This record gives sequence, structure tokens and C-alpha cells, in this order.
Amino acid sequence: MGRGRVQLKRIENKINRQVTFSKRRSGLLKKAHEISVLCDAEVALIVFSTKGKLFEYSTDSCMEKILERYERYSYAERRLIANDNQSNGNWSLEHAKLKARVEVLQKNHRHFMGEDLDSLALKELQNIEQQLDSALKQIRARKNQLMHESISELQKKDKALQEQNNMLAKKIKEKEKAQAQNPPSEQQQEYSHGVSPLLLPQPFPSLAMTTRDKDVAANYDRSAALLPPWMLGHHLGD
Amino acid sequence: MGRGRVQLKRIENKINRQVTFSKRRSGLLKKAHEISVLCDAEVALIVFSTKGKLFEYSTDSCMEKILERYERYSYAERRLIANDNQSNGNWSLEHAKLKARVEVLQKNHRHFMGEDLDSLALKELQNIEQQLDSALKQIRARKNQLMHESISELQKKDKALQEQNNMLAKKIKEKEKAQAQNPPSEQQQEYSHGVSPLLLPQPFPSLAMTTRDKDVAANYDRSAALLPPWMLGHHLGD
DNA sequence: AACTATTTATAAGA
DNA sequence: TTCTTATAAATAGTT
Repeated sequence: MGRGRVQLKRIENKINRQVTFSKRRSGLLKKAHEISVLCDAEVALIVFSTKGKLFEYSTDSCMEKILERYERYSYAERRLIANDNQSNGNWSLEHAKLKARVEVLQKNHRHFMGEDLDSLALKELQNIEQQLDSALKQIRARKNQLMHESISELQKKDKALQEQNNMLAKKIKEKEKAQAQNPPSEQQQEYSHGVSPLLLPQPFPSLAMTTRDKDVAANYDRSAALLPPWMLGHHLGD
Repeated sequence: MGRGRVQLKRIENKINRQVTFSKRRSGLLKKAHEISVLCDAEVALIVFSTKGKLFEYSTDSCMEKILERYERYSYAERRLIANDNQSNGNWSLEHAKLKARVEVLQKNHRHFMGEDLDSLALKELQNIEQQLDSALKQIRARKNQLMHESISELQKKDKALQEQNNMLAKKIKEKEKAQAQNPPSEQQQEYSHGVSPLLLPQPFPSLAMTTRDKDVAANYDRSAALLPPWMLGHHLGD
């Protein structure tokens, strides 16, 4: 896969070998991850460079778990016997394994807490994001429900106010017409036309008293109160 | 590498998954061998299929050697040498503590994955939710920003409409007063009072034309359009 | 399993 | 190291 065919033998040029190692290593790790995800397989990959540097991949970052499974599966006897023979060493190994496991879990947990993300590749981040997303689904459902209800309330209110507004505007227009066309003696007729605000359609009880400033103000306060506290200010993103 | 792009997610079709596993497994083993030979690296690769079947590759077929090297390297890296110096008496306790810690961490992790939630009290759920929320802050920030903006718009609109409403109501009242008290000859004075809707304060440009039904309706439509599509219907929780 | 159309990986070069 | 590019390889969908 490249400009020339590749011979399956050690690359003698040190620089080339290093470069190829770097490239192929990432490719190998990627493919290990891919088969793990795509095929639901459990993969453990360990690579030591010539210089002894370690690179590894393991499904769900559970290297120890997979290695243990491997040992159980393939040659439990040998390792376990060896460990049993060193009564002390056994403890040491077990202990060490546990410690390693704790560290793995803690590291994982930090990642799940959104900490320590610098060491993560984009793919890993996306993976974690997906998992977090999934885990939060239930929790977010409730919150979103609340938000949705609030928005619906606001929209209803909005609509009601628009209608009210519209109606009031109409009234004014009618009044203007009436004033422009009617003789003064027909003043009484004006009132019987229903100009009094108390005769307006009243979608909201509190709006029925719209002609009084105090009540209008109170009504607005109530609309603000429709939003739960967590939806206001910077709490929205919590 | 194939006829279609591949999504990095579990292949749901069982047959396809099996076939892909088989193909990719051989590719992966091959590449592991290649990097091992080309770059003089020491590679250990363990793959368990979904069904639990084991496939492995290791440089020079020395799996055990490499795994031991890994554990040495890995444990050394995790400062376990320091623990070797501890007295034996502490180990038992330490070991028990570590086991407990591992269990706690694992349980925690399950919770963070949204699993095993039945055992949690509401408070604990809220706690977890908060932590997950915090971790997802960046991702959600954008979504929440949009929601926030929409809500703010609605509230502003709400307020503006309330004020408009209020003002219109006042106008009506003034008009009524004027009609009740003023002689008919003072009609012109009425107009100079600012009864014309075009002279009203106009917090929203579209509201300036409130006296026309069409425009009021259009304005309401626009207020609905303020909500991005994903905030409507059941997409809110996505 | 064999066959391709395509996508990926990567060797070289910059 | 990183990017670009030409080309070799791997492999997804088909037969």
C-alpha cells in the first residue's frame, strides 16, 4: 500500500524502519479497534518497538481482563501454577493487577467525567461522547420534557397575546372610525358597541384586566415564572 | 476499503458481522505479523470473537514472553515496585481494600454507562446526571445555546407583546375618556394625542403594523419560526 | 470462496 | 514530524 511493493523482511534503514513503524503501528491499532467495534470482538494488542517502547490497544481499555481471559482460555495452568509457587509473588502479582485495574478504571472514570481528555484521540472522544449521550438519554428526557412544556406555554401565551393585541388594535381602529364619522350626539352608541375592555374576549384570565397596568405587569411576571429556575441564566447548560 | 463506506459501529447483521470478522481478522493478523517483521517489533495480538473463539498472533510465537514483558512494563509504569517494598502484613488489608475499590469503581462505571440504575435513589441519579451533564458540557453547550436563544427570543417577544398590549389598552381607555368628556368639535385633538397606531412605541418592527390583521398573523408565524426544528416535536430530547 | 469496485493504508517525497 | 500523492492493499457488497 504505497508507492512500492513491500518485501516482508526487516527494514534495514533505521529511519525508514522508525517511520514505517510509526505509520503501521497507528494503522494496526486502528484496525484492531475497528474489528473490535464492528464485529463485537474482544481485542488485546501489545506492541513493543525495537527500542522497547510500549504501545497497546484493548477493547474497552480492559487489557487485564482480556489477558486474564486469554490465560484462562489458553494456558491457565502454567501461569497459575507459577503464581501459586511463589506464594508471596502471587500476592504481589494479584496486588499489582488489582492496582492496575484500579488505575484503568480511574482513568476511565476521569474520562467519563470529562477530565484528562488531552490524551484521548478524536475517535475515543467520540466514543465516550456517544456513551455519555446514551447514558444521559433517560435523564435528559425528563429535563427536555420540562423545557418543551415551558416552550409550549410560552408559545401559547405568545399566541394569546398576539390575538389580544390584534383585537385591541381593531378596537382602536373602530373607535377612530366612529369618532371620525359619528355625530357627537351618538356618544352613547359608542359604548354599546362593546368598547369596554371588560367585553373583550379573554383567553387568559389575567389578561381580562389588561386595562389596568398593575395586572398586566403581574401577568408578565407569571410568564417568566413559567420557566423552571434551571432554564434561566447560565444554568441552562448545567 | 470496499464498496461502501464503513460506519464505526457494531454490524447488526449477524452474517455480515461474521464474514467481516473473518476477513478483518486475517487482515489484522497479517498486519501484526508485517509490522513485527518489517520494524523488528514485538507484537502480541489476542482476539476473541463474539462467540468466544480465540485467535492470536505473537512475534516468534512467544505470547507468554511478551505478556510477561507487558506486565512487567505495565506494572512498573504504575509504580507497583513501590508496593513490593511494603510489609506482608499490610498486603491482605491492602488487597481487600483494592478489591473493594475495584468493585466500587466498576459499579460506578456501570452507572455512568446508564446501566444498573434500578438500585439508585433519586438523589444518586441526580448526582450522576449532574456529573454526566458536566462531562458533556462542551457538546451540549451548542445545543443549549440554541435553546437558550430561542427561549430568550420568546420571552422578549412575550414582554414586547405585553407592553404593546398594555399600551393599546391604555389607548382605548383614553379614547373612551375622550369620547365621554370632549365635545365633538375636538375630534382633531384626539388624533394629535397619538391614538394612531403608527405613533405607538414599536419594540418590534413587525409589531408596528399590529393594526393590520395580516401582519399580526405573519408576526405570530415568525415567532414560531424562531424555534429551530429540533426543538419542536419529539426531537427535543435528541 | 471468488470477484471487483471502492475505500484505506501507506511508501516516498517534500 | 506532518502533509501530499501515487499506488498498493484491504475489503464491502456481489456473484
